[in-house]
Amino acid sequence: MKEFIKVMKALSDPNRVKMVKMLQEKPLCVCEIRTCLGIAQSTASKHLKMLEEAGLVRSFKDGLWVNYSLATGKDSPYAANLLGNLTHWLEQDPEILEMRQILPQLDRHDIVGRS
Amino acid sequence: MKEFIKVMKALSDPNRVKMVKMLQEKPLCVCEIRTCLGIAQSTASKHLKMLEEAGLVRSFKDGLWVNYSLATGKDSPYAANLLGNLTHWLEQDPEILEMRQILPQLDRHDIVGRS
DNA sequence: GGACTATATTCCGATTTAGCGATTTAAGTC
DNA sequence: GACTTAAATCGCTAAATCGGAATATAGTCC
Repeated sequence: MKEFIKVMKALSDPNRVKMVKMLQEKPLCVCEIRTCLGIAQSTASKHLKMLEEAGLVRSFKDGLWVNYSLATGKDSPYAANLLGNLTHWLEQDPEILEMRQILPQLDRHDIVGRS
Repeated sequence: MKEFIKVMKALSDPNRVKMVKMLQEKPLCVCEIRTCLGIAQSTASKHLKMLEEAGLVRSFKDGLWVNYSLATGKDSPYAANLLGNLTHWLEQDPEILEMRQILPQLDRHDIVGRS
């Protein structure tokens, strides 16, 4: 039950859902994610931690950066299922479409508001 | 997005998940649900309203009672999918098993703590 | 009508959550 | 070593959420 609740809670915030949809495109570092969403770095980091603990994303260091990508789902059947459905869910959502427009313009080497 | 979030939020509370699992057995009235979960009537009513607004359950009056049952899911593809998965998810969860033991002993005409 | 009952709604305290700024940690460069 | 940078963590505030008691509403029965 706790595991299930964790996944549901993780996906019950718009910014976290956007993060998952964002990572469907490609792995991203925290500063790219936070810039795309227009939120503080600490906030983005906290959200990503929650997603990771729910088994929805995973992270690996690349030098100074931490790259986040979608999890395989093998840690949690609930996460696996939701991740699968989210590949087609919300594809036409206005907020997601807008986010997808901003995304390709971002370059991690060129983030202004750094941190 | 809002519709998706509503479904996720509705299913991110253990008592509400239990309600859904409970209603998989048969339609139930508020007093049966609240007794089975051991929560106040107002609390149960509030939870059920949230589930209903997410398209997960529906209600119909039967005289003085209000019976709740699982929704068909045709209002929301997200609700439909989650309801489908929840027919097999958490079947062996300790909390659900315990709830399933209490459930058949309840009779709406014989609830002590009434309201 | 009045008494009773199941549910819904309102109100209020306690807890949780989202957000930010400041600080700390970890890794890279010099 | 000192400096820089990306990310994590801490401290805090505002808002949302969960819970129950009290009240309001709606239906039944006399």
